[in-house]
Amino acid sequence: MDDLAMSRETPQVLVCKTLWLKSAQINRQLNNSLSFIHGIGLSEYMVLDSLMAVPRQTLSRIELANRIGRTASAITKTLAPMEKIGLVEKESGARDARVSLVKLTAAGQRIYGEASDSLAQTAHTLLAEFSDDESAGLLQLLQKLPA
Amino acid sequence: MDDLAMSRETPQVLVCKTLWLKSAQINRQLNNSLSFIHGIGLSEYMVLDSLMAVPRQTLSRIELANRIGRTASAITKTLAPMEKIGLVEKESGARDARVSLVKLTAAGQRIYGEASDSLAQTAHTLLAEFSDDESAGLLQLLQKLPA
DNA sequence: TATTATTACTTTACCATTCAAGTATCTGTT
DNA sequence: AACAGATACTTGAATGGTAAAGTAATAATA
Repeated sequence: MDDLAMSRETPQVLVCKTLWLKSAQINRQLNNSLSFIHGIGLSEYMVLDSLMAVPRQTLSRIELANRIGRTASAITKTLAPMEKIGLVEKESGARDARVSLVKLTAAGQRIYGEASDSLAQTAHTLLAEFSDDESAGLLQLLQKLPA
Repeated sequence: MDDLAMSRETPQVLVCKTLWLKSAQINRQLNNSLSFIHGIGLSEYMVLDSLMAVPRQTLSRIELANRIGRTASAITKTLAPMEKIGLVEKESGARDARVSLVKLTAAGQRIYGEASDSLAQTAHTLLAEFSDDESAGLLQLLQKLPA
């Protein structure tokens, strides 16, 4: 707590530090409840979520990457086991031969529904101390953060 | 966007999803600016930061782990290269022979000072769209998140 | 049309982290 | 004093991410 350190402790810096600290702990808990019960992590959940949100439940890999804020490389690696256990499947028939479309399967939809219940419950527990206004306010501020 | 998906999209769930999305992107940028210029990541910075904040700049490894919200294992692995390049050193003389105290070196303090400048600048840029009130509000809400 | 650049990936090597198991030391109870 | 936990680590295997380099297909340009 010397002067040098104090001088940098702007709200902006504190937001970054606190975000780093808290997000890790929240993500850990979310991951635990999802993986323990449903065998998927948050990333896999977000893939399912992105596909659910879209007509025909089909997206290209970079579209997926953009939506969940990860690199194309991460998507490749996340999708491999998901295909293997049949949560998603390759959809052929893209006009552009470079793109490989990913489609949600019936099994994927089922797991998504189940996992959504767990997620909702865990999220609710984690934010138990927050009023609805606070949750809404936090959401709004988080959304304002840069991509 | 079907009904099933809509019904789960409570503010709590949205907060968790958005936190997951944004925190990864913020952390990536923070890590990049720290590591490119100073050769340390955010975790290493947070270790230095924790040590700076404490009298004698000395902490045990679990104290460190608790402060930065990581496991003891992570601390062990983070600290190894930091010792090697002389940012921290082992301090002998704990009354309890199990604990191994970590002490900030002069080099560590110097790097901390330099890295703090970068961090402050990057943090400021990332939150450029935020008013001071918004930053303060976000900080307060983040701090309220469970440990 | 040939060539160059861009895009959509995949692969490789690496890094940060976790969990589970192992070791050494300390503390509390009989 | 001895033994049964608890505590403070360290180690090893696995996970989930990155960045950088490679490949194939498309788009833009000379």
